[in-house]
Amino acid sequence: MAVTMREVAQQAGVSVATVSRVLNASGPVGEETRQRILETAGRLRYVPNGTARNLTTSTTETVGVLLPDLYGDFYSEVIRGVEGAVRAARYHTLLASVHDGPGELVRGLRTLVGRVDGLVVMSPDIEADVLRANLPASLPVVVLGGEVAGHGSVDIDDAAGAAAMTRHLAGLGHRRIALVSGPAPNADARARRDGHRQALAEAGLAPDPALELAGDFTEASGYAATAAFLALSPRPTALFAANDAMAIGALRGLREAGLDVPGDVALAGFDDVPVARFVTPALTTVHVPIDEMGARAVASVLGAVRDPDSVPSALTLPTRLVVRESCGARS
Amino acid sequence: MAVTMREVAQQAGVSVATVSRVLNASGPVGEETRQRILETAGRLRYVPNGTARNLTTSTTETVGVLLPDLYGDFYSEVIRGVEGAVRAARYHTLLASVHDGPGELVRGLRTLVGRVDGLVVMSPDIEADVLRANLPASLPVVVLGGEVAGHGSVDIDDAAGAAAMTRHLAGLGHRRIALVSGPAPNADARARRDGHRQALAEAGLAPDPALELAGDFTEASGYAATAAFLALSPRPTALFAANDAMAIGALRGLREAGLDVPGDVALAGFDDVPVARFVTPALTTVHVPIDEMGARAVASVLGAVRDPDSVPSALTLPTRLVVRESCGARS
DNA sequence: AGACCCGATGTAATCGGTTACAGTCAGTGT
DNA sequence: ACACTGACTGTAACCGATTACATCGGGTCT
Repeated sequence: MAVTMREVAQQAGVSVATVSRVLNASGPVGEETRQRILETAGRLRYVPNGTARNLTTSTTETVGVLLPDLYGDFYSEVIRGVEGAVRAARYHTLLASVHDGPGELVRGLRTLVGRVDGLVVMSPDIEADVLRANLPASLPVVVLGGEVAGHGSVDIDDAAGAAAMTRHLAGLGHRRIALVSGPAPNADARARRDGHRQALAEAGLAPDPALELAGDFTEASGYAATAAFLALSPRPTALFAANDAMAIGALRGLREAGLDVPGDVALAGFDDVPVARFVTPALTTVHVPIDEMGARAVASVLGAVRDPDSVPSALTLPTRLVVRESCGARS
Repeated sequence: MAVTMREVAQQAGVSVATVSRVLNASGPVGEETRQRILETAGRLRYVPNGTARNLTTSTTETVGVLLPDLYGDFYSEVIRGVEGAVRAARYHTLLASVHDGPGELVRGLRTLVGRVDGLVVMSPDIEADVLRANLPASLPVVVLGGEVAGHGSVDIDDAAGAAAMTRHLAGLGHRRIALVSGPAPNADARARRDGHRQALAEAGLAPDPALELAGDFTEASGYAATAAFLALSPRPTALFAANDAMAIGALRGLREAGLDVPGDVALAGFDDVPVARFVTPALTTVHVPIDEMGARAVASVLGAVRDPDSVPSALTLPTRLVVRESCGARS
């Protein structure tokens, strides 16, 4: 249907090889011929077919990104980081997203194979076997937020970030610090909880299971957790939500209960999503360099693309404590 | 490098055609042979090459998205809308972003050609010729936020939205309403300004050029505009920023000048970005269904993919006034 | 003058699949 | 016994590019 190189060649009275040479400046061509071909291509509105080019050159100049779901600031941010790095390398981005279910992951992987030179995969629970079975061994893969044997990975130091926050709260004098944790199966949620516990121990505060409230990373669950929080006796003076969404939900819950933040309760989150600085009081949180994760993952993938023998690296990015108003440190 | 179908065929002692038939269930194959091929493919970790399949079937099941830049809530939101719709149709998304410069746009377009079945293009100023010259005539294209002859488009009704807001402010009793407008060349910015002017006229208020402050859609320019705003005499009682980013900048500026919002000045924005509901006071704004734009654009593209003879449609989505606290309507 | 080099161009193989067409073979109806 | 049918499988063309190799002609060097 679309115009092909063959048609251009015929119209210009030359062979396809010559046309190709002109278009890619890949060989000597007489100036007159060159002009004629260019003119013909323009007239016929010829645009080379990317797929065909990919096939012959067996390179796509594309990095595939597989994400579990596209909703939430988190994934937008990842995409931004990835796209920036990809574009800087003059590559392209092929995006695929999958929701729950093992079949979905496989489907997502397979649609990417052959169409990308490397892959950035982010999925709450990826197993090495699934990757192995559905990807050619030669395809560089970097896993985001988790480690998988044999592949590169970029992760954040959840435990250290959570520990820093808990240490900060303890340093402000809080002795009863409640935690709204994330969904149990989630690796990030577990690491944050562990970091929190460890910091408590270091501060000489006995971790108390009663102070660990259940949450699932949604704003609604943060709001719901305030009920449990208020039922605690004596009431903790600080509430640490394992992510910002839950912290914002909790903020609403606390406010509705007539409590002042940070006056009555110090509140902290985790992630530093964009809205964190805009809520009132501005949320003290742990900054997670999400876009940088994406960028690093891309760098790692492209490194492997260029040098297939390079050893996949496992990177752990540090987080940063962001003290704003909700914890009362500056009020 | 990767395992090909040919190798699987050899190992299984059959022809490539049979392998293809098994993998796609596209023809009768003996049960015993079938199992043998499946086993062999699994053992060799064969995964079909997407590019090659695309080439022969001349269909990619992919929708390309061309965006001007990936920063800002706006584009994230577009991507979300697009991805959701694309996934629902069991298609894939190929993302390309371009920054300024005509060469960039052309580059972006060309990387997509042949690799997608349809295209959603969003760029502040696209010209019909550029699209025509760099895309095969047969490729369905839908333009986002602007109209281009011969292509489908999805746009929002900027003028009506701005008019609604200005009408709302006038209805609250404001007689001097300042506008921080967007960059002059931007079509959205112009439409919003025009809607504003028209609503003023309808309300019997003479549009006053002195009340139109320059901005460029950035938060910084909104902040900067407050200086000009404060210099107006008599000071207007309402400030309408042509987008939320500028409104938030202005909010900061007004607060620093010791003015209360909405007590001293009613403030309104446009876009309803996610943070709009979280700033204090919550921002009154015009909701723009960004993700829906993306979804509609995809629907339009896929419609054209399925029926190449369908007439491209020009869709204009309505906006919705969102009254929160910053305009004083509810205080 | 003959060997040689180089620029300009064409021929054809190739990438990894899909698929139209053709062939084989066993079973069936007459 | 013969033509026919249909399930099963293979051969080879094709998708639209890239590119190794071959060809050809004129200019240069000795």
